Amino acid sequence: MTSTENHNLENHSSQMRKGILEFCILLIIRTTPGIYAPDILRRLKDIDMIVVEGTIYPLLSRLKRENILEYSWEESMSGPPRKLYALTPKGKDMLGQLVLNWKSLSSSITSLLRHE
Amino acid sequence: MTSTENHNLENHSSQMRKGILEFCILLIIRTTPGIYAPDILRRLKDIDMIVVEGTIYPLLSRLKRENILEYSWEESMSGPPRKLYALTPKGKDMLGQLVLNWKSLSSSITSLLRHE
DNA sequence: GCATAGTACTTTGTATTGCAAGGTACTATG
DNA sequence: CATAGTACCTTGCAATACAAAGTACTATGC
Repeated sequence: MTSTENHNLENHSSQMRKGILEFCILLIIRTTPGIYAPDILRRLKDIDMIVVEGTIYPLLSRLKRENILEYSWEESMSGPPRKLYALTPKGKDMLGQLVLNWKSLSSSITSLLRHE
Repeated sequence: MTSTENHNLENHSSQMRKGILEFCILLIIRTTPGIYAPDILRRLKDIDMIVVEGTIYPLLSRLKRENILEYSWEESMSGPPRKLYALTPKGKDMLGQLVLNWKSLSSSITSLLRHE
């Protein structure tokens, strides 16, 4: 495999994630309110979504700025304080809508897959 | 609803599509080899994926350049000639991989949704 | 007290993607 | 020849994900 082809494959894999990433993060936070960034990264890794800090921190900041997420501080025994994230009411509404979008998209793709 | 909030909603809806778009286009072409761009746009619209020309033409060109798609020309009675797209063998391999990725992602999200 | 390592969060620069808007070129119609 | 319809392409912009480097807090070893 050439380095170009390798780059293409990585590129396509990462493209598949785009947009879905934010959706997954919101789902994880809804499932586990009070979670902090490193644990979100671990949960994403568990579902084969490798994401790095430089991706997730600006995303969490933006969602906070947009009043979709809120956080509280927690002192840590082993390092700097942690930001514990939870959905705001607006975030819950938005996630509800995203879930509907996901189900619609997922069902359309399933129907395209039926032609395999 | 303020214009800012409206912008956010549109933004989030469009983000949900990112990356999935290429996957859907490849699925559509596999289902209907010899399809041309305006018909791909119509099929995307049918599954609630509104996409514009300025998005799809550069994407198709890139996939051609990467040897994932190929096309042949067809004369048209009612305008300029059309590019009829089909998957190359490499494109079929890649789509097969993307389908596996999709199934894995989809099953992970389904499991996150179970906590609703 | 001070250097080191580990943890948590942040910032900067770059590449890629999708979109809006506008452009080129072909055909049919009046 | 002008207009409308169709098909394809290009340009400039905003948003996202990443790599890499930076800041700041705590615990440990000396």
